[in-house]
Amino acid sequence: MKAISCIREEKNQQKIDWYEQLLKENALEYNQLSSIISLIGNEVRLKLVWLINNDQFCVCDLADILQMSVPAISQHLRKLKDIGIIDSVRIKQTIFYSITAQKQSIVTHVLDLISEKTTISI
Amino acid sequence: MKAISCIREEKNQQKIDWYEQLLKENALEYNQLSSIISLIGNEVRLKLVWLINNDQFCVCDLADILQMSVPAISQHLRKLKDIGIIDSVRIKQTIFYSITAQKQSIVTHVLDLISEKTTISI
DNA sequence: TTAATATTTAAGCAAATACTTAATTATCTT
DNA sequence: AAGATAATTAAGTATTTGCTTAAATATTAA
Repeated sequence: MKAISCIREEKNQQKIDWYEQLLKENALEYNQLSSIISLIGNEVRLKLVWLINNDQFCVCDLADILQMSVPAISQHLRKLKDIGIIDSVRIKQTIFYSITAQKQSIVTHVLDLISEKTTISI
Repeated sequence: MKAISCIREEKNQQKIDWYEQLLKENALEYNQLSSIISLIGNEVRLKLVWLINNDQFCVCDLADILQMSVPAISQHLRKLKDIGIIDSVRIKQTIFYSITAQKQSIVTHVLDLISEKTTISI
């Protein structure tokens, strides 16, 4: 789909090339960040991340809290784990989840938006 | 899917009820925030929001920059507009987009994550 | 080792998503 | 009014997503 879409007088090809270049330089960042954001953007996973960030739960706790099936929750947790947002530790038969140190920062930033929701307009 | 999923000794029903209640009290916030986050979480729309936050573009500019078709971009812009993230103004035949004042805060917060990407680990 | 519990994984399916191409709308210029 | 340009909207389709149910895995305890 290589353009030819703009033929207007005011078209600023230099500006277009500049921004195209800028985005390409940060292609990896946009790709990774959008993966994480879209993953957290799911309402169920947003709640899961908030819960796990606040306390320690097993899958069945989370299923009870969100009133969803255990496999459904487990599959959401898998996605969060695959992308490195959460980690798990087994204690006997029970597996508990936590936010990884690596992703704690972005998680905190995103969750801050929830508390801001009461003060700023989202 | 109303539970019966936890039958373990350690199950803390009070804790489960507490968090279930907390989430229900903020149901609207989670719903709205996840809508916005998942929308921005799309890689193309993340770039569009970043671009529009930085400069003034028409649809064909954006299509050129992202090397996508004009209708594809237009449909992304529609979604961003529907949820109130961007607004548009027509100047002659050309329509320009901008971040709405109402959503500027959340947009800034999300875009900050991109710049942090270079300093913190996302 | 056998039964029970906690969790995950797999298979299947309905709904949502993001493109494509074609048609439509709106504006400008002559 | 007619032709050209900018953008949107619509219809169609392939892919992705998020659940369901059923089966598999792992651990514990008798």
